[in-house]
Amino acid sequence: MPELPEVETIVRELAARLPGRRVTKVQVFRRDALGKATPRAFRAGLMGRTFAAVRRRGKFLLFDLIPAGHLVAHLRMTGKFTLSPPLAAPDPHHRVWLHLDDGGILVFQDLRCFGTLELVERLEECRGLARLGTEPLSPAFSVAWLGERLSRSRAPLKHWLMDQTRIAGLGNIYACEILFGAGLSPRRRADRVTGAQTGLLWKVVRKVLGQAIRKNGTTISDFRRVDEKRGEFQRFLKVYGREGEPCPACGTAVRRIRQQQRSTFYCPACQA
DNA sequence: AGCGGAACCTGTCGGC
DNA sequence: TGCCGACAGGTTCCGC
Repeated sequence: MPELPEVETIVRELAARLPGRRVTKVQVFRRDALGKATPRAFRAGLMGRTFAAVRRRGKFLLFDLIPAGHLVAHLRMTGKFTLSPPLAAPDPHHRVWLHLDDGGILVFQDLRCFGTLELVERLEECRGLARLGTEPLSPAFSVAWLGERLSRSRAPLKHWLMDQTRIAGLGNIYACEILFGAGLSPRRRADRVTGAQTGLLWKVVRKVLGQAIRKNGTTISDFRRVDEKRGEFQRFLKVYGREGEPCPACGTAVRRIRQQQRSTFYCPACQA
């Protein structure tokens, strides 16, 4: 479900409301979300701690705690965080409730139970985080960096863009949209992207992510913001989910293929 | 290095 | 109506 722009949207909304709130009670309705940790250890680690900040790294949400520790969350396909007034009973997909000292509840819900919540004392302990590559909106993501890394891989571009160890945060939707914007085939080998194309690809990565963040992400089926509102970027998708529809640039029917078990949408005329 | 396949789990949708 | 397969915004692990 959520890629970088959706996670960024959630993080900004939580960052506006969560810092300063203290955890007064922890309820775990389904322990899958906690990985190998026991609900007891999870509860003990969170009780009485105060949220200092909420940040994003790739598709991970990082909640910094006072006096120490971090809650590291990944929404995977269907995870959601919402801030709710007191509730009588959990909804069927609610997995964890963190009761706050203002009476509200930070709700973690996840239909498919792929999402994870991990409590660590130091961020270095988190394996998923350690593997992440460059943040595409940071200064470290430069045309030179991109060109150098592309030249070392023979992977198809779609696969290359979605590999979190290279660029952190792109998923299926934005990889498709970025390749369309750059006029590059999803099957093009990374090391066969020219210098000029690398410059354009770099620009498009930042442009597409920036626009998507401004539109509060993409809601295809069930992504929701902290207040349950939807993102708006789906109205601006050019190829994703549009198999058979005319390409907005040339009118050719958008095609769908499978790559790495995932659907890829592209215009066979505009993308080479 | 890179690919295909399966697994994690639940729900929806389209076809017959 | 009912069943069945395909598919879903992600990641990881295994074998070739």
